[in-house]
Amino acid sequence: MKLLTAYRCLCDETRLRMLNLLLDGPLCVCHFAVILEMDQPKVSRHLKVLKQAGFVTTERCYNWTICRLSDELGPLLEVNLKCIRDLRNEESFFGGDLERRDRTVKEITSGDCSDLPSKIRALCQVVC
Amino acid sequence: MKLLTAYRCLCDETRLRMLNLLLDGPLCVCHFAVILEMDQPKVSRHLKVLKQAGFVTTERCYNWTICRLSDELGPLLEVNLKCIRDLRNEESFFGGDLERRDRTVKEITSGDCSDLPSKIRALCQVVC
DNA sequence: GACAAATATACGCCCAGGCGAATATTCGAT
DNA sequence: ATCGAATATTCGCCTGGGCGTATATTTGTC
Repeated sequence: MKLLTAYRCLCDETRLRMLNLLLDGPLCVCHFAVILEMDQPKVSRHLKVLKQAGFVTTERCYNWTICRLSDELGPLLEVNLKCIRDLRNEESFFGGDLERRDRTVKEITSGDCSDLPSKIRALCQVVC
Repeated sequence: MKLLTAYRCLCDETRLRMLNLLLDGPLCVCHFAVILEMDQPKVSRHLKVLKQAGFVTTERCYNWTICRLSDELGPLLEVNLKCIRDLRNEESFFGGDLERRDRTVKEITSGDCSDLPSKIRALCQVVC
């Protein structure tokens, strides 16, 4: 079942975009929603598929869910993540995602976080 | 469009089985039908997808269509063919295919071909 | 506990794509 | 031209999976 679950996971545009974003570092669900310009339930649903296929692990921090690429990807997943990165600039549907990612992350870091609990500030450092 | 077409092609069990068989050498449509134990229109339909994704090329010889892996696979396709081969023994749905392939090819070569035109005999050498 | 923010799930709807069956097409032999 | 074998295509049906919407759940603060 490994091959089919991996490929079934990879044959969706939204999930490819999410993996492409995660190649540059962790993100939480609400960031995905902003960057991908789609509503949050959609992001959550695709995230679930990415987790079940073994691409992504999540960690709950405050009430945010931090997503990162799994550190125990098998050869199949690892190789295909490399493919995504290599073809990053040849796929039109990735267009603008990385720029929006940078802008969104910048907004998080530049904002005044002094009134936020320490956990959130720690989270900012994780994400950024 | 390269990533999506490739993964959409790979996320079907029948097409994975066909690619796995082609890793051991060319086959024609009627052989696929026997080995995979499915009817010929189904094989033809999946073959079409494999061709459009760039995995397979076909060559018409006599009234047989010889299928082989493309010799100009890009990195994406090549890498995933390697994955299929590496996971060949861990996927249950491949079970028996290679054995049936050997048996089918053996029947072709062992049969008396003396009454067939020279093109078919040449074809036997290609396939076997 | 009450509330708000972030996230996850449930529900119906709809469409892409796989299927079997029937038919069309190609190709060589006669 | 006609036939038969191999292959390709078409058709209608049906299921899986993505979608938007609404709702439930989690989490921390007050």
